[in-house]
Formats: sequence, C-alpha cells, structure tokens
Amino acid sequence: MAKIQTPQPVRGTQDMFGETEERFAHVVSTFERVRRLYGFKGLQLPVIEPTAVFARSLGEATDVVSKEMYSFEDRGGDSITLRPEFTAGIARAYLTNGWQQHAPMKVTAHGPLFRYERPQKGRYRQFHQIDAEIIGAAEPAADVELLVMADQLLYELGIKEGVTLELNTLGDAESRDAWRAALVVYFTDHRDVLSEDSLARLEKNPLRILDSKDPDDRGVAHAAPKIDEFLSGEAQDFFGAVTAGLDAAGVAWTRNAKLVRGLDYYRHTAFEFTTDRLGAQGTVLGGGRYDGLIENLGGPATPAVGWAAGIERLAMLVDNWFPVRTEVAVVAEHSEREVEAVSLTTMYRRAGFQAEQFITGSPRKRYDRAKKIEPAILISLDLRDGVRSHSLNLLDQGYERVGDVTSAFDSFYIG
RNA sequence: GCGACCGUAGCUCAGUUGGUUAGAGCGCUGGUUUGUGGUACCAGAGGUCGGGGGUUCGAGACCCCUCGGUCGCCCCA
Repeated sequence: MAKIQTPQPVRGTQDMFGETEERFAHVVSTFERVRRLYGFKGLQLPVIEPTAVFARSLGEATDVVSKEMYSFEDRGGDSITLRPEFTAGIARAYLTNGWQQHAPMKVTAHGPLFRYERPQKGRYRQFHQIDAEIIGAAEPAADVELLVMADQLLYELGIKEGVTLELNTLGDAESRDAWRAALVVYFTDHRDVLSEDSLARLEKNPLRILDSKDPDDRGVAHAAPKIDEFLSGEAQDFFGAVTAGLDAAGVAWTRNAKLVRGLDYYRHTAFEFTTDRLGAQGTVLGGGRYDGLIENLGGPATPAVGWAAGIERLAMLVDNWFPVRTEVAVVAEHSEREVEAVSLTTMYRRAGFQAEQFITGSPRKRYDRAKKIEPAILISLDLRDGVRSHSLNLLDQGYERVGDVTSAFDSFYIG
C-alpha cells in the first residue's frame, strides 16, 4: 500500500497540548468563575451563521467582511460564514429568540472564531475569545460593571502588572459624526504629509489615522481635532459617569483620546487593556458601547456594551497556572504485581486522587520513570527473592493529603 | 495582499571558503549497573538534509521556483 503524504494542518490553526493547553484551559475556567461572580449568564452559540449576520452588522466595507471572512455555500445554496466575532451572533440570537424579555441581559460566551488573515504572534486564523456583553442597558453603569469585571478577570489571571486600561469616548452619533467630519477636513488639509496607508484610511476609515503606527502620521495625528471639542452635553455626562464609576470601584485607567474602534456601530465608551509584552499585538482585551448594531440587524434600537479578549493572548501572559500534577504513582516493579497495581490505582482514582500506574515497559526502569513525573507520593510493589513487598514514599513533604493516601493504602493491605 | 528572516533524526540544534559512508544532546526501545533508587555505561530504532529544477567533477551548504514556519505591515483580540 502506497503511503500518502500526511495532510498538513490548515494555516493559522493550532494543535494545543501540554503547557499551551493548560494555560488556555486556565484562562477559560477563570473567566467562567469570574463571570458568575458578576451574575453573567453563559451562552452557547453556533459557530456558523448566515453571512448576512456579519455583513449587515459589521458593514460591507470593513476589512473583516470584505476580505477576512470564511464564507461558503452550503448544499442548499445559502451563504454561511464561520463567525469572525461574537457580538453579531449574540445580537442575532437576542433578536431571533425574543430575549428582549430578559433585558437588560448580561451574557458571556467563549469559543473559536475565524478570520482569514496572515498568522503572526498571538494571532491565528482560528483563534479563541472570551466575550461579555450587556444588552438593553443604556446606563453608564453597564459600561462600568463590564470594565470592573474585566479588571478583576485580569487580576485573577495574575496579569495586571504591565497591563493598562486605556479609555476613550466616541460620543453619541451626532458627536461622533461631527468629529469625523472635522477629522476628514483636517487630514485632507495635511494629506501631503500622510503616509500611503493613511491616505487610504482617509477614504475608508479616517478615525484610524489617529492610532497609525507610522511615525510620519504621529505628528499630524497628535494635532488633530479632539473628540472633546465635539461632545454633546449628554455625551460628556455619560463619559463622566463611566470614569466616576471606575474610580469608585478602584479601577485604574488612562485617557487615550486617540483610541478608536474599527467598526462603525461603536458609540460612547471605547476601551482597551493593552500590554507591551506581546510584540505587535498589544491589545489584550477590547470593547465598547455599540448602540447601533442591533438596529443594523433589523431589530429595535437597543443600547448595548461589551468586550472580547483573545484567549491565546491572555494565555501567553498568564503565569499563575498550575499543571495537572500526579498525586499518587503506583509502580509494579515486578510483572506479578501488575494486576494488583491496577486495582490499587483504580481505588485511588475512585477516591478522587489523581493517580498514575506504571506497569508497562522494563520493570527495572518503571520506578525511575515514575519518579520523573514528580508525584507527591510514590508507591512501589515489588517481588524479590520470592518476597512480596509494598512501600509508600512521600516525595513532596508539603503534600496536604498524605493522611488520606496513607490510610487508604493501609486499609487496602490490611483490610 | 505586501515585506523580512528561517526549513538538517520525534524534539533542540552542530555541520568549517561546496569535498568521501550526515553528527551530537534530549527523548524512545532493549541490556548491564545501582537497589529506596530521578545514577552511570552499552546497544538499537529513527533522516529521500521541506519539495522541484539549475550551477559544478562533486551541493545539506551556491542560484531560481515552490511549499511550509516565524515575525512585522494592513486590519484586528
């Protein structure tokens, strides 16, 4: 039989194992724990949605929709898309399930997302996010609650060091439109000094020029009109309430007047938790208020706010995760003790101990193999010169459950 | 879509200005040693040097193409 060439994985996908997987799982379980503390309900949503869900809500002209979506026709001829973000799918579910009855609705989700992009550090074609939203709440208190939860999550993950919360407001629709118009005028006047990329942004997404990485753009961007000059009274009050709430909760933040969102539906609060520890991918968690999105999907005007964070990026920063450690290792140092080792190991597992058995390979090398995985307790079953022996060794002096392991061991052999 | 760098055993890498049968460490398998002991030694398995073409008496080393990886730009978490 001819050997075929083993198929390669799809570009930008990852197979997680060992430490990578442990870190990932730690982020998710911490998130699940923290979101419950804040009374957020979990959500399990489809990975595939009708293409219109994203095309309509994100805007046809955005990069995500125009060139980054994994879209295909199913057998019935419908255009299906692998979700590139959570928010649009959540908004769709909110409308099609009649969840207005639950408003204001505090929900979270996590899972894989797909974007056809060039992979680089902390960025993949199949990537994973945790996501939190409050739908149907117009009050700044919702923004604050979400931000405080994000802050606590980062704290519990042990990565608050070196991560800062950057905060901005985009104002309400009128403020934002006026600001945008002023920016277009300003940048058009200075188009001779703008980078090539920013000239393209001027057409598509002028706000983005503000956070351009190009040094040529920095100077002009710095002197550009500020959103503060265009904020309505209500918008100012809203932002003031958000910052006051954060201060009351003791959450540190810094104003970044150049912080914007790529998508058009964002209003008012925009925020990012950023770090310099991830190369070019500085944003660890980002989000904002999107009062226009649900309307874009054909629903009633519904205020909402939310954030998302890349699990891979968080996992790279985390250092307080703990590997699954073996509590009890059972070694059969002689072939005649193997069956007994199985029953002893099973006894420990059923009693809730993380136990491992060493009953294969060279009997002489099993003890060393067992010791290498650094179990808290190592049990050896041997048969030498016709004499059966069994011993229990405590390798980790700090292990808390010694007593339970030992008494189970004694009752196994004494009865 | 664009740019830079990189592809040699399962893993981490050596491999001299191109020169004979391509190496090491770790891991794996077996053996000896040790016998409350993560020791030491021996042996074995495992490589079309990413793939294709070219230059050359001779290419893992040089050139071209291609595929893959990494990082960056765009955009974004």
